[in-house]
Amino acid sequence: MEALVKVLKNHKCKITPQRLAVYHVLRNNKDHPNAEAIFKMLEPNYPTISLATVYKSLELFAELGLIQAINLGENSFRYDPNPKVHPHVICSKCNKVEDLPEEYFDDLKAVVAKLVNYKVTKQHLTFYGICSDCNTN
Amino acid sequence: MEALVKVLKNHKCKITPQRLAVYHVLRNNKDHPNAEAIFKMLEPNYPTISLATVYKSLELFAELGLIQAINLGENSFRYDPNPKVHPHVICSKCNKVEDLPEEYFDDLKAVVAKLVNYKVTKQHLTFYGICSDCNTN
DNA sequence: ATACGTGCAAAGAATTTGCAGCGAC
DNA sequence: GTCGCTGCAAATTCTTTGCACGTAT
Repeated sequence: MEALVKVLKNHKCKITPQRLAVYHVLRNNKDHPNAEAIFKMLEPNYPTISLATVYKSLELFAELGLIQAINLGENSFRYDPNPKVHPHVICSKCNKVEDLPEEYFDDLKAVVAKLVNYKVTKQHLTFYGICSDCNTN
Repeated sequence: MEALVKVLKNHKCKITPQRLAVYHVLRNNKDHPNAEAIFKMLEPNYPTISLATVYKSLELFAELGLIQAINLGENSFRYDPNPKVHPHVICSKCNKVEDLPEEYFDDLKAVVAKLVNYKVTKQHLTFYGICSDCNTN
């Protein structure tokens, strides 16, 4: 609840019901929703909120390092309440996105740096497969 | 030159100057261009070609397994003359995209499968950094 | 000769922007 | 009271589609 308020205050951004709502919906959701999905989740309680406001809020939070926008090769961005870049697995059947711990993949940057002589700063790792739920059904 | 002609014939698709041109421009380019860039490269020699034709050709080639569309989190798709999914490094300064050999990253699927109990089928690995050219300048 | 492909312009989808009025400070 | 924020609608950007005409087979 309160990291958001603190950070907004520090940056002299107003604390509005819409911003609180967008942040909390994302926080309490494990699916890595896109802007449209967040908008739909908010509509029942905030019938006048607009999609533009959702986008503006998400953009602000990403700038402030509170969340991150992720691109999984779909047509729209998904949003992740964890601002740290980390690997994801996406189920090709139900489209659920799960997080993976970074530490298993830390040595890859060095492998790449050696292969191509780049100063590697970031890695985006996305795995696709069938989750255990979808696999048994 | 000729894998294209053979595959088009096999699928009873017409061999048009536009299709040949789109394919060759992509083949002879190392930057992993997007549709707009391909269109611009073609314009001098094909002043009447349209962007829609470029898109339609690229879509056809991708369906036929001749090339692949890749999404690196930018606003537009890039196209890769290599149809096999493989890792990429992108230079954050000059936006050049280079290929990486898959074999160094083959064991990752098993790591993920163990971590989350997915049947992992595909991995999209993209690394970001500064290339040696940009680093020295 | 007969589809199929081209190229224009218009449609679509996701996201961004302009701006008048409102509300947090 | 001020100025940033909201929410509407319009603009933008990338991509796709519809359709009349041209062209590869």
